[in-house]
Amino acid sequence: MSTVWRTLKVSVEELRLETTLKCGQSFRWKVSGENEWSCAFKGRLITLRQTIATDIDYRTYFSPNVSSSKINHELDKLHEFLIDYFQLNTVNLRECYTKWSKADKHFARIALKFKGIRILRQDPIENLFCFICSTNNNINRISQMVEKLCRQYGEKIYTLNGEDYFDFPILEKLTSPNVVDELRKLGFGYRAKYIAQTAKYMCENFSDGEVWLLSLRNLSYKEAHAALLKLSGVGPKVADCVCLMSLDKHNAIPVDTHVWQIAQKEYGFNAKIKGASNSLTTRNYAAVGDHLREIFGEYSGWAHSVLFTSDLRPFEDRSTSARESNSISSTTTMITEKRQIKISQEINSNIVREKSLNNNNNKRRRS
DNA sequence: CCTTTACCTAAGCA
DNA sequence: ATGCTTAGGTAAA
Repeated sequence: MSTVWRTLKVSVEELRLETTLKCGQSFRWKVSGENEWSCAFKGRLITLRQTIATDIDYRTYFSPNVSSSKINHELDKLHEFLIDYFQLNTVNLRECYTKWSKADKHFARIALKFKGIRILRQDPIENLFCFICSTNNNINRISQMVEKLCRQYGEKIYTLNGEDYFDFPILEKLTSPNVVDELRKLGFGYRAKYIAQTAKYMCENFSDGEVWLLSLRNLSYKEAHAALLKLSGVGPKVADCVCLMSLDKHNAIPVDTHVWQIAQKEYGFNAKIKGASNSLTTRNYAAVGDHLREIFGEYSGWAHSVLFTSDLRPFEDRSTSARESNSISSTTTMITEKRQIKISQEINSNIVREKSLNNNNNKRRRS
């Protein structure tokens, strides 16, 4: 194995990996080291790290006999991929945060604690099937299910530190007649059927299902959303996730239980004030989306994602003492996660120093 | 339109 | 320990 780090030259304000990779947009990035995440895409394992407040490094892995020109070429391609994946040339997040903070008090209140949360530009196939898995489910189990899906039907790409990394499977693999049974055995529950039916539908109705899905990028938000609703296991919320996270519909707003809670708590969507019923009906779903689009404008889906993340349990604004009393966890992965969050909080408040990464300073920090 | 119910499963909690 | 609830919803009635 030979590998070198390159730099992406992006500040934490533009992109903070800890939240962006782990806030439930993508379910395949794994913690592979201190402040470091890895994931396989299209035949290549990618590792990212965010060590100090100023930049992000990336690397990938080659067999020993690969020429340096080939390595350079691949790294150039990887750089392009990352720029596209994080939409770094398209969206200036700092400007967005400024605008959104002016437009909305609640956003302004959480903005400083949740900097650098970007919407990824994901592969639509991966995005679609992951969110079919997401229904009535939690992020932890979704990630486990996606891992199983990749292990079962995806190509093994690389082994890093004893951990195997798989590509997301190609669509054809999911059309095999025994997919339902296999996924059932793997614990997918009723989602097994949705996955099989959607894969089948896409392959039977279009000459190339993947190309068809990708082509929805060229349609309007409304058209793309309507097209997705025909897929089995895809309702309004999942369709909006796919629109926002892989089809370039920047003002698509998935209204899930979290967003509905936020809408009731922060934006007056409760039965008494707005005459809304207190459940997430079709009408309320549309009303919340319209309301947030009204406030945040062109990239309202991105703003929504910051609101959503601020409401997630692992990122909640809990006090240090609450967090520590909670950290009697026994598994190493959980300790890694918590350590990750702590380090990221330091990065986020710009107080990080090389030495503070290496000690176990538990002092209270304020931002 | 709105409301209700069933649907798989595993982790968290009492 | 066994039972109950919850977790990024969707489909059918």
